[in-house]
Amino acid sequence: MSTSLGEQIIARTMQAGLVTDRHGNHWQYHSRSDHHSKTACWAIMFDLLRSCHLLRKHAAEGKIGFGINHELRDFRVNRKKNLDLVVCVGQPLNEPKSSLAGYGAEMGIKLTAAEQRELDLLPELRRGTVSNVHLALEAKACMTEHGKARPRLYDELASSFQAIHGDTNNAIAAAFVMINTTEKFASPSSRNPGRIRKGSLVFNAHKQPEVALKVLEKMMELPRRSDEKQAGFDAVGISMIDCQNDGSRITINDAVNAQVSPIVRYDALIQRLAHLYATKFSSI
DNA sequence: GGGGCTCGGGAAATAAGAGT
DNA sequence: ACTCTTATTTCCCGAGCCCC
Repeated sequence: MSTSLGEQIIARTMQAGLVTDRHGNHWQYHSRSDHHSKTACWAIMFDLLRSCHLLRKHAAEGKIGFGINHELRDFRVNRKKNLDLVVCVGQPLNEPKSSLAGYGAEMGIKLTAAEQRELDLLPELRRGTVSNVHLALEAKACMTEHGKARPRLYDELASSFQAIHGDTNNAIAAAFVMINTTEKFASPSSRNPGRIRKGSLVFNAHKQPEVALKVLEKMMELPRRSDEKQAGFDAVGISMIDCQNDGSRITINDAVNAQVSPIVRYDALIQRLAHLYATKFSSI
């Protein structure tokens, strides 16, 4: 199997600026939209299918489905929580736009010709109905105001692995966090209200790479577990991304990514999830 | 002035209502 | 019954504000 493609797909798709606000402005990233997290989930699901033979087998046999914004119920505290991405057992929905490929097209996911060919060769994975969860992933982004976002990011992620394990004991719990590494960022809404005129964007300044690394540091404090008896995430992935949100190029920041611990890089997230899936669900 | 708590803006999703 | 419009709900995360 080749190396992962997801980060490039995320950057390329976001760069297209597919979010339109109520003033008619097009944004590459908008905090009030969930397009970026859906894009990330799609890319991760694609990479997982590419990387895990058992997942492909289960998909081909129609044993599993995927879900985006899937509701989980934590029985211990009886609260519900929506997870960004889940892989679950169950009846696939039989709708035209319900395959991973169809969903990606609908979302405007930007693939290269080579990636599209790979997607075409994969077995069809369909959106599934609510059922036994095998794997659940929560995706978060931190694009600006890094310092202020840290406590909230941490709390939201910490509550999500609890919800995953509260719903299904042996489900794989994962987190993916995108952190912006540019020194300026055009923030939609209050900092840039109304219709944007050309050249009139207001930018937030970031002290980089310090602020991005501070968020990384906080994310490294998230509980991670190596076996089911412990509490924590089974896998965490962090991607450093360059996004000024002004229409300019969006890229993966390899220099800052190199400062991320190898165990939480995007590639490691995929590898770890693929491995966990293969070992945990070999007998279904 | 740096760090962190928390409120609420606003897009998307969903539900409800209205018209054909 | 089906489509189109409008109201309601959900939920993500930016940033105001308070504290040290």
